[in-house]
Amino acid sequence: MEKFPAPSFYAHRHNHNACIHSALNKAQHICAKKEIRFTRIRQQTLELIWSSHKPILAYELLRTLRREKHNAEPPTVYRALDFLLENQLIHKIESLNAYVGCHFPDKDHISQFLICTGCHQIAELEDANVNKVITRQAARSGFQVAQQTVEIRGLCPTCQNL
Amino acid sequence: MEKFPAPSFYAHRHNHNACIHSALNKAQHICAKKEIRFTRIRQQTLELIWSSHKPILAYELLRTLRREKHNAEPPTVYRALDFLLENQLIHKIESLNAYVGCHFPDKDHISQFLICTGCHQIAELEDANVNKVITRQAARSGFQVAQQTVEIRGLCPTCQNL
DNA sequence: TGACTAATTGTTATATTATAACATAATACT
DNA sequence: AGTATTATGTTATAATATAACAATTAGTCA
Ligand SMILES: [Zn+2]
Ligand SMILES: [Zn+2]
Ligand SMILES: [Zn+2]
Ligand SMILES: [Zn+2]
Repeated sequence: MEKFPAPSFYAHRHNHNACIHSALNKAQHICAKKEIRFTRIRQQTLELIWSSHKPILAYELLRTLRREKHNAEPPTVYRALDFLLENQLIHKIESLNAYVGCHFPDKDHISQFLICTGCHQIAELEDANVNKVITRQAARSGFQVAQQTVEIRGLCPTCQNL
Repeated sequence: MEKFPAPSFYAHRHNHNACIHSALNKAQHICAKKEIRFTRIRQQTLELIWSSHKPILAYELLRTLRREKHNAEPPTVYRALDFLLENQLIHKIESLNAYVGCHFPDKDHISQFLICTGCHQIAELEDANVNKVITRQAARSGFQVAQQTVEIRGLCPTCQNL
């Protein structure tokens, strides 16, 4: 495997419009395939979540959504979030009560999050080793793993040099 | 290492008073050593948190605390929680917004939590392998780890057989 | 097409989790 | 005792999330 920083931490220099469009396109296809409805509100919400690689709070989302959709209320946002979460188009960062776009929406996966406390950006890893060790060590306690929350705080490559 | 379930999952059959007293005693000593004040409110709060191996919500804590302390208000609880968290006497389970007693308060440690979705009990692991793999895989992205949240949901040995 | 059904969104209210701000009290230090 | 520091009391409010029911929209099919 390559030893370059995960793509997300290139965010300073990359063409982020490509990220957004790619995410929306993938979502479009996934929903079509699953025959579920990727409505306007859901699209707008996903697009806002992808507006950066930083996790976004539900009420930030609401404030922004209201610029286009004057009558938006909390349930509007939470329903869209629920839909996007259920379909693995986004993830919730539990330790921040915030939401980020999923980098592998077309793939069943177990991910880990690197959260930079410098620039507040997030990278999503999908590391088989981490998953394997967790599952194995839990099994040593006789525990059967169903789901994992792995959120790692620290400094991204860029922020280490600041 | 032994391959028995972690102590916490013995909760059905164990002498839980021993857990409570041990936790309070350790806390007492740790606070004395650090020359920080283990006040009545902090003791009561820690004792309530240790009343089971299930994570407890801040407002549950408040309701219970009020039985002894009629004028308790949210800041009372949150201040006690802050103190206990800062001194590693308890942990917050981020995915539940709930709090559990720490099993290794006298030791600097990085822990992982096994959360049983059957009986809602929690076990705290302090597994060097998990920590090591996470740190190593993060480093492959150039990421410097400062802190970890690892919360694993699934079924404990007992609940697998129900 | 138009009636029927299911899914989505609108709307109001409220529950739950957590903190701000300032007053008072208890403790530690000289 | 007098002062500084830490802890607690008290009131208000911020931030996160859901319940409940009404209205609308989209899909189904006679
Ligand atoms: Zn991007
Ligand atoms: Zn950074
Ligand atoms: Zn611990
Ligand atoms: Zn169990």
